[in-house]
Amino acid sequence: MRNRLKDVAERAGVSVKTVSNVVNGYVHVRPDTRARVEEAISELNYRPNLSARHLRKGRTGVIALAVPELDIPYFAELARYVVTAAADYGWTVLIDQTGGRREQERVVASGITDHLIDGLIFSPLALTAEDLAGLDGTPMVLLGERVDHGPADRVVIDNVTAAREITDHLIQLGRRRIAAIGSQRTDEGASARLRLAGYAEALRAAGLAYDEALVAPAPAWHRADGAAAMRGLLTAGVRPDAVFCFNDTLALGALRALHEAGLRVPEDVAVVGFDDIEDGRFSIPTLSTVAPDKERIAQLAVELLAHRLDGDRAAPAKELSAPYRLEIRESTQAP
Amino acid sequence: MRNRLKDVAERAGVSVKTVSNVVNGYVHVRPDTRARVEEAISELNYRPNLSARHLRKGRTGVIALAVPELDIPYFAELARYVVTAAADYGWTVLIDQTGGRREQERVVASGITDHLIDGLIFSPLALTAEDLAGLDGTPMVLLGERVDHGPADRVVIDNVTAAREITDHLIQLGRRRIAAIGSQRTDEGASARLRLAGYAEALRAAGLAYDEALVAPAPAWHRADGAAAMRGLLTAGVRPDAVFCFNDTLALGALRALHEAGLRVPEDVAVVGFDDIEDGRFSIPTLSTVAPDKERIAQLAVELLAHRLDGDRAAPAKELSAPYRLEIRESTQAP
DNA sequence: CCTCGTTTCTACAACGTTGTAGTCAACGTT
DNA sequence: AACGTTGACTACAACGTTGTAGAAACGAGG
Repeated sequence: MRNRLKDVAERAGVSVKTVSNVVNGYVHVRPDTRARVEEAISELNYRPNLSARHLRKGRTGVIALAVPELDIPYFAELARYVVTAAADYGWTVLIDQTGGRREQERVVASGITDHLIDGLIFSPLALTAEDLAGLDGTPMVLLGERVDHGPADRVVIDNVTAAREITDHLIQLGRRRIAAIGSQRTDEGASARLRLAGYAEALRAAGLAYDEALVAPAPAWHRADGAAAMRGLLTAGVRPDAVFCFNDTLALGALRALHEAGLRVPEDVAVVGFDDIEDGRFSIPTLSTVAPDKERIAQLAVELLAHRLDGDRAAPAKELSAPYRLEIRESTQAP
Repeated sequence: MRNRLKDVAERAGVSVKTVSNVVNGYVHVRPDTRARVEEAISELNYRPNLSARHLRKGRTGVIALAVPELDIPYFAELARYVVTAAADYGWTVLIDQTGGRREQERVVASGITDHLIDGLIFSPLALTAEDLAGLDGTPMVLLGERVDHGPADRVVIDNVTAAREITDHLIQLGRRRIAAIGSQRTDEGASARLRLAGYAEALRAAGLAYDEALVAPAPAWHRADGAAAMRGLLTAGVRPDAVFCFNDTLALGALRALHEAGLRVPEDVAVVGFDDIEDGRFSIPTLSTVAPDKERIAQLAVELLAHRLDGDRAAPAKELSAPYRLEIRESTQAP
C-alpha cells in the first residue's frame, strides 16, 4: 500500500496540512518541523498522488501531442522537441497517434482531452475548422496549415515562400523541366496546396510554363509514395531535369526510383525535399531540403499553450510563424 | 465550466449515483430513466473527470512507454505498435524520453511512475538491475537485454542466435574478412555484447579467425557513429569484404562512408544491419537486416503488463521471447 | 393478504489532496 | 497593560467520482 500525507503526518507528529505545506515549499514552517517532516517523507518514501492533487487543483500537468504517425521521421523529431520544451514548464507529454483518420482525430480533440490533459498540441491531417468549432474545452495549439481559420492558436511556417525559394534554387542551377511530387486533390492537402503554389510562383517568376504533366500526386507522403510517383513520371515519358518533392520521405523514395531507372542524381536529375529529416543527411546522395526550425516550432507551440492556460482563454487566436532555411546538399550539387 | 455528474443528475431529475450507473453501464436501470439520463448527458455534453474517477478507483488507465530517443526510427516504430496494442486494453500511452541517461531513467522508473500511470514499458540503456530492485511500486515490463536478472517481466529477442545467423549469411556469400560495427566497452551495451557473441560464434563455426582489428566500437548507434566507425576501419587500412552493423542506423552510416570511399556495395563490401527500420527498405542499396517482430514485441509487452496488473503482483518475473527473421536485400546480393 | 426476493433507486462516505478560515503564541508598538 | 501584527500550525470542507448499505416499489408464491 502506498503512503499518504496522513501516514507521513502521523509519523512526524504534525497535521496533514503541514506535511502538504512542506511538500509544496510553503515558507512559514519552522526549520525543525520541516526537518522532521522531510525525514518522515523519505523514510516512508512518500510520493504525492497526482490524481488527487489534480482533482483538487483542476490541472493535471500533462499536455498531449497528437500527430498522424510517430514513425514518420518528421513527427518523431518534432515530438522529441516538444517533450523537451514542455519539460521547461514542468509538463509531461502524452503522445497520441491519430493515423490521420478524421474519426480518431475527433476523438483526440474532444474525448481524451477531457480532464486528463491541460492542453493539446495538435497536428491535424483530416480535421476541418468546423470539427474544431464545437470544442470549447481544452486549450489547443495547431501545427501546420490544415485548419485555415480555426478558432485555435497556430504555429506555421511560410510554406509558399519556402517552396518558392527551393524551386528557385533549382532554377538557378539551370534546370528547366522541374517536376513536383506530392500534390493532393482532396481537402486534406493544405500543405500540399501551399507548396504547389510556391512552386508555381517560382516558375512564373522565371518565365517557365507550368506543365500539368510534371506534377505528380501522392496519396500519402511516405517513401513508397515518392518512389511510385517518380516511377509514374518516368514511365509516362516525362523527362524532368529536377524534382521538388513536398517532403523528405517522398524525396528519398524518388531517389530510389531514379536509382533503379539508372538516372544519376544530381547530374541527370536534381532532387529537393522538405522537412530536413535526419535520413536526408546520410542518404546517397545527401538531400537538399527546406529545413523548418523544428525546435522553434515546438517552443512556440508550448509557449502559446502556456499563455492560453494562464491567460485569457477567450482571447482571439494567435498565429506565430517559425523560421526555416535552405539546406543545400549533394542532391542538387555535384560533389 | 465543465459539467459534472451532479449537473446531469439535476437535469434528469435523478440522483448522482444513478447517472454514474448509467455511465458505467449498470444493468438495473429502468429504460425510461436511462433514456432521460442519456439525453441530459448529451445535452450537457458531459464527460467524466478522469482524475476523480482514478482517485476513486486507484487506476488511471494510462501506461507509460519510456524509450531512449523517439527520433531513433526503431523506437518510433516500436512506439507506434505499443500505442496500438495498448488501445485494445483501453489504455492511453504516455511516451517518455530518457535520452538514455541514467538519472532520467531513474526518474522515470520511480518518479513519473507514481499514481499517474498504472504500468510502465521500459527500454533502458543505462539502468542496472540494482537501480530497479528498490522499485516496489508500479508494474514494469522491460524491453531488450539491458537488465540481466532484474526483478521485472521482460520481452527479448534471441540476439545471439540472430547475430549468428546474419553473420552466417555473409559467410555463405563467400565473405571472409567480416567486420563488426557497434561494439561497446561500457556496461551499457548488453545488446552489443550479445550480438558480438553471435558474430564470434558464427566465425568460429566457419573456422574463421576472430580479428580484433575488424571490430569497431560505436559510442552510440546513430548514423553518424556508423559512418565514423566505417571511416575509421578504412583509414586504418583494414579492408573488410563484409560488415555486420549492430543496428540499421549504424549500417546506413556505414553505407554512406563506403560510398564516399568509392567502394561498391555489395560487390566490394557486403553490409548487414539489425532492426529492419523503414529507411533500410529504400536506401541505396536496400539493406539486408535482422527483422525483429516489433508488433509482436509490443503485444507481448502489453500482455505481460495486463497480467501483472490483474493478477499477482508478487509472482515471479516472466521472460518472453519474440520472433525475428532475416531480410535479405541488395546490400548483400548483387541486383 | 402476507412474505420474500428482486428491481430500481438513493444517501452517504471515502479516495488523497489543498484552499480557507481559524487558533494560539510570540513579538513590537503605543 | 492593551493592542495589532506576524509566524506556525490545525480543522474542515471541497474537488468529482464510485462502493456500500439500504429504502421503496414491485411481483411471485404461499
